[in-house]
Amino acid sequence: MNSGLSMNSMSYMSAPGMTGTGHMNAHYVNPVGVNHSMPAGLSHSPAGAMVQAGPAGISGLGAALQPSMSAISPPPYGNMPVMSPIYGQACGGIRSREPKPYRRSYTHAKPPYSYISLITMAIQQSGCKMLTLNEIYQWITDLFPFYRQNQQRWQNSIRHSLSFNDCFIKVPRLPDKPGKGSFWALHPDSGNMFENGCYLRRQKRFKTGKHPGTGEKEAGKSGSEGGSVSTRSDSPHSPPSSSSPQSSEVKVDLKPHRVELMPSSPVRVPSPLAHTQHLFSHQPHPLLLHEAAHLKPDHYPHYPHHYSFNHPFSINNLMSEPQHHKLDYGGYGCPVSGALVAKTGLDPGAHTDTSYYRGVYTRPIMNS
DNA sequence: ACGTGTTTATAAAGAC
DNA sequence: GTCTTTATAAACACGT
Repeated sequence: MNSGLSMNSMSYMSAPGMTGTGHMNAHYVNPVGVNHSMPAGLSHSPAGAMVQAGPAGISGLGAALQPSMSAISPPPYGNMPVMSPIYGQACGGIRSREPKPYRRSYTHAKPPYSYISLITMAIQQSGCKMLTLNEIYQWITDLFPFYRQNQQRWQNSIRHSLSFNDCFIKVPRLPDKPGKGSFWALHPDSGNMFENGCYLRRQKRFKTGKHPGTGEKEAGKSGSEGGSVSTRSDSPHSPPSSSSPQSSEVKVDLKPHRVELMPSSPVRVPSPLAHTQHLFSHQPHPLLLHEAAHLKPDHYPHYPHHYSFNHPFSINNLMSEPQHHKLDYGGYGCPVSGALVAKTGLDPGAHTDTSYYRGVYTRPIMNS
């Protein structure tokens, strides 16, 4: 496998669309006029401040990233732009980018990432490590022009991926924070899905422990098996163990990938997740600082966020900002998005293209 | 009405 | 060749 490695040689790295400098110095623009309106959740987020922190926002973002993300190993595909704080309204990010004219006319080929990896990247780059569906859409469209087309098609796939894959967990909004849709986060134990560097296809699909016997897809996530990556025991083709009725006593939906936060009531922490608590202890997730206020972290101490894979091709590294670690991919330098620049006014050079895709690339190994 | 979320089905490609 | 993973489509339910 390691097909991912071969992606390093993807031609798009040196695609024509790339600026000579190999940096993200093209104005990022939103050709489709991505609606930057703030998703509901954000509006009440106190954080405008946080994002406004401009520079802080950047560094803050870095801080928000896993240590490993800042650590750095060269991103395989050129640096992926780091998500601007504007994403992740949950954290109070503000999204207000002035639309700039789209200047590129190059063809937008499909990025070499699976929807799952795109979702993972989006979530991981959000300060709170959780995004709403709409934010995920926006992150993707902002970064990959390709996805500015046929939105109905891929968005349906995104929704399907979120629901279907156990690696994504749904975090409900709090009553006092109305808005459409829940937040989506990564399952705490799904962190190494792309450890092998292949973003198109995981080695194994992350599956929460499922209890065949009980039919409970998840409670299983429990403990020991929690986060276990199992070869599909419940592939879409194989009959699900059954839709198990939720235990009436628990406040946490133990279904495979859904975590229900019941703000007002204590939740029973699924053991599988519980064992990850220590992770939170030494690196409080932004969510805990911001959204947390609403989500009551106390009730959800195990919130996902510890993706500490340092593999050179790990998704984290792919998203790492490190200009100083930039390799000669001839490509994307600073990941700091133009969006951020626009938003914070930090515009480093007035030439920042958040869009990863600035040229045509050919798919690596996996030819389609 | 529309967005979101779930589920089922099918096809294709990748991995073993 | 078989199994797994991903992509896509579509139907449906539900909430805003």
